[in-house]
Amino acid sequence: MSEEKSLNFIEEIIEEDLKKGTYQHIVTRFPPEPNGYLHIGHASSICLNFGLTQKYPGYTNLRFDDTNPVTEETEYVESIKDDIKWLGFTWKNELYASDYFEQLYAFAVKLIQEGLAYVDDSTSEAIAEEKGTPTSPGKRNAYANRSVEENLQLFADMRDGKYRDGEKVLRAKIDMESPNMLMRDPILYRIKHAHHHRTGNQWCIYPMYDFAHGQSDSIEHITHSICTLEFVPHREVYDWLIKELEIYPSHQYEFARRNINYTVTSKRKLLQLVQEKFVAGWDDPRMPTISGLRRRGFTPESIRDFCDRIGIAKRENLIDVSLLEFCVREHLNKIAHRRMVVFNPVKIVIVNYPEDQTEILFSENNPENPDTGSRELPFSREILIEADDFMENPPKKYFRLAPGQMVRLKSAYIIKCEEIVKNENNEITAIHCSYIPESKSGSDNSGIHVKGTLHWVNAKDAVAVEVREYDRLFKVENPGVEEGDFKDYINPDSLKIVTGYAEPSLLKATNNDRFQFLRKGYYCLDKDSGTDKMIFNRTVTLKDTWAKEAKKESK
RNA sequence: UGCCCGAUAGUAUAAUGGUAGUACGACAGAUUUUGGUUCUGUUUGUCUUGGUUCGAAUCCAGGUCGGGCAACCA
Repeated sequence: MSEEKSLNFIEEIIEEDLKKGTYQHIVTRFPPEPNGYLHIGHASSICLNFGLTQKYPGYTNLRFDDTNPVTEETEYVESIKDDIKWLGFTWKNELYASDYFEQLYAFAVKLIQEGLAYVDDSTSEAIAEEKGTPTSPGKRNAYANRSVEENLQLFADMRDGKYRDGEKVLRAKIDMESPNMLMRDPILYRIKHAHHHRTGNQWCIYPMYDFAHGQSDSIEHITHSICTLEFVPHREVYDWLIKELEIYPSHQYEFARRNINYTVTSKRKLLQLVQEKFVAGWDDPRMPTISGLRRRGFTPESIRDFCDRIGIAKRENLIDVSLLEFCVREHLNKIAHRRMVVFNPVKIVIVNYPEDQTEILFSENNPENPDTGSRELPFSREILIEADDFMENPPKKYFRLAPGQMVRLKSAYIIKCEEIVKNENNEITAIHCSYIPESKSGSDNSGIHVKGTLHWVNAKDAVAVEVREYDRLFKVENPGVEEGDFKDYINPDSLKIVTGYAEPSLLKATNNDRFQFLRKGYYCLDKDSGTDKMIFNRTVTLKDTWAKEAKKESK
């Protein structure tokens, strides 16, 4: 049915490996450090890693890269698991780099025995100094000449807590003159007398990324270890360690991190936004975190579709957030039930409608899917419409209500504007209209055709709700690369709180419902809602071609 | 004055020596009881200079531009 989608470069590598018989099945892993919440960039990596093993035989592990006890917390572990599950993926094994601490220690001992690692007593300043610069080679110090026996003893003492933080490190003995800075005798272990979220106080030495990641991959027999481009220079260390340790040869492949405009996706920056209260928390609906997007009303389907559409490659990128918006609109259009909510009301009095009468009308829940049925709408003499939907002196091509003009009220009647009622300040207080009884939706035999259809609510039954309208968090496309502090570019108007007047059926809304407020956008109930007050988040607006047209006119 | 990546419409991504395509956007039109949706059409691109070749986005060489590398972070 659908024609074959072309492969990305990693899929090509995998198909080649499978064809050659290098592997019968593949193993990938998603390796977050539990030091923050997952964001949309991680979603890309999750979709890639888990997607690969859905497409090809194999499985994906979830492995927490928890080798730095001072930044990591169990709270983050839980949120990460929740987010992956919510996105719709299932891992084969839940693993932790900290599970391998004993094994990793044994690897280090082996390296020492081979004469490929040594304990260095230098200060971090001295080590940095001796490392040289990208353009000049480094110089090995005298500690590198220690005997195997001495190194073994010293390393054991490090583990036993005989030294303070920073007193000693274990280094690999590779090549201080390598053009690759990372190969200049990289640090393998450092001393940290700190509490670890899983191993507690069992350890006071912790492996560095370079000594933990590749080795963990190897222990798990990861076939394709996929990471982002900034790790390219680490690959040489990764391969060196696997070779010298003579362990399972996992391979690292790198792709470009996905960046999205008008936001930041760096855990450090996101943490600042939270800590300095620029947002209400990690799950603030303006945040690009998975939990923020979830609260905002995004669906897992739409996020997966987005990741799919942007694909993966090796060049830098800045993806337009409008593509994400397109994806969520497309999905929500199919599943969201329609409701009518008036935000900035003006009262309509239907002068020829009986004063004490209320009739029940019906409106479809979703025209895209007739199976979803319809809901009841009370209708009577006084209703509310959007103030924007009326103009005393309308421009050309204005299809809404204006003096003498006719419009249809969605799922109700055609009305005609007869008279504007104003107060002493010349403000409109009500609009008097007449209605055409024969034009009732579903049984219209009036023969009248109008251009405009408006949403409305019955004044008597309207329910006031709070609506939170979100805009982009930053004023500039790429706040991360702008001069100065990225927080200087925060959009002060990223949250607007307004009151909406909703049709009564919205009272039945629950947390998992998604709604389209007719002619407005997509909304969902926020967790801050209480029994006394309903709060809705605007996920995204509807496309508004009239707004664009009107803007053009005014120029 | 090093090493390593990368460069295809506005954005993202294909074409793997043989017609530069797709999606989003933009523009125009049709449909529509949402100025939504849907449908149709149009628009715009291979960083540069050479070379190899019947033929180059693709291979080679030089250049330009962008990014990364000198945490006891990951």
